[in-house]
Amino acid sequence: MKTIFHIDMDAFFVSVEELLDPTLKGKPVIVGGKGTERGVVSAASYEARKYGIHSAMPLRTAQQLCPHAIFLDGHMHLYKEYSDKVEAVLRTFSPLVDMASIDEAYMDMTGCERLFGPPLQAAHRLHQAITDKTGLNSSIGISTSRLVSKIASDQAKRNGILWILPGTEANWLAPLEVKRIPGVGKVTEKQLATIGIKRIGDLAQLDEKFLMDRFGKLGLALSGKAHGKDAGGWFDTEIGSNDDPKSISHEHTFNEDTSDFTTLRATLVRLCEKVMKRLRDHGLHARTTQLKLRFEGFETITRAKSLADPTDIDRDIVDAILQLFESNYPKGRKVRLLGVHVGQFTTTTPQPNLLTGQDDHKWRSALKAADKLKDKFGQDTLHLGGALKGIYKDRVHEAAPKDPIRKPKQ
DNA sequence: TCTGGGGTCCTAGGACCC
DNA sequence: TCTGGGGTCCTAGGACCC
Repeated sequence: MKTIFHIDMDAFFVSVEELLDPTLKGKPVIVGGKGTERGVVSAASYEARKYGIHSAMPLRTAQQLCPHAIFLDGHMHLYKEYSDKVEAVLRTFSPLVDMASIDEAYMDMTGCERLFGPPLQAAHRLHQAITDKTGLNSSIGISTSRLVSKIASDQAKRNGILWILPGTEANWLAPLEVKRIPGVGKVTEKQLATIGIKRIGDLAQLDEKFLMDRFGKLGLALSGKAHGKDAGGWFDTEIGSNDDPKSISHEHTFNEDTSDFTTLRATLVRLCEKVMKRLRDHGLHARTTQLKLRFEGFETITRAKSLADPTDIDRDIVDAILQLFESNYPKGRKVRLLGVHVGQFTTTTPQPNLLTGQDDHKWRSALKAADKLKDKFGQDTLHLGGALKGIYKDRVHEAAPKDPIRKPKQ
């Protein structure tokens, strides 16, 4: 029998902002951008939530609901620092830690009784340690599975601890709405509602085979989850086996839709550079690359291409992406968003290309030097020559200083 | 109320091979 | 000549999470 903790930071981004500026406390604060901009709410203070504001809501909507709210751009690097601090505290309690996102983690606390006492006592000590070391509030769920602990930490909000005793999981879950189950969103919730399933208890009554026939793999997982088990998907994976990413991507939404070819090309090059820098930081090579185009009106397409050999060199991906772009972009059509995505990773060093006789070695050492500069002075330090003209143009003609992709580093 | 950015996983069709 | 069935890779799209 395992003892799993799920730790979830309370209003994380907003709470970090309050540490920086204590006068924000008790006020309606929204992190995500200005209330007049394109974008959505990343985090809302509890005061702001009283107005019906929640994460993923368009900023413009939030501003209508609460015109006097304080809108902040946010400081991602700072949130990451605090996230690392939290992780460090967790690791003083158990080596088996999975950061599931920037503000939540799973811990395997099985067998830690001798060190920290029974689960509830250990949780209180952990909770206090997080507050002492970071000044931040959190909520903790405890149970025998990741799934139940996750739902429990949600019910424990805010700044609380909830322990679901072994053997009582299904009973405790039964009265909760199905949308409490991670993986059940709007669509699945609606589909379940059409067959009269509203609560987790209703789901638990259903035959596993029935759910499987109706919802495929998702149905099978749902059946297990309704009984409090880590059934299928990543819930089933061991805590502490956090490996390399499976994909890396960057995308950019323009503050105003544009059909300017130079701007579009330059943006793509810069997105490629950011993606490849991170790929090299992980020591990985990518085999597939994908272009994402979102047009005026939100219609979105993706176009992918698999390369003959995995690569970690900017030029290879830039070539592929620009080729995809030029053969799929209807000239003149207004673009809302561009995205670059790489996947199918390998860690092996690719063979030198004997057929074309090209020597990647020079490129690689040049990129290495460039990466070092970027680490020191920021991503905007260096760009492929071809992008420069476009970036320059972009800066001169568009007077939107907030576009994060061309926001100069301080 | 006009919809960010970074991810994961699943499905489904077509190509291609045996 | 009017057509099987499996396996795998590739691609496009979508649900979902924070």
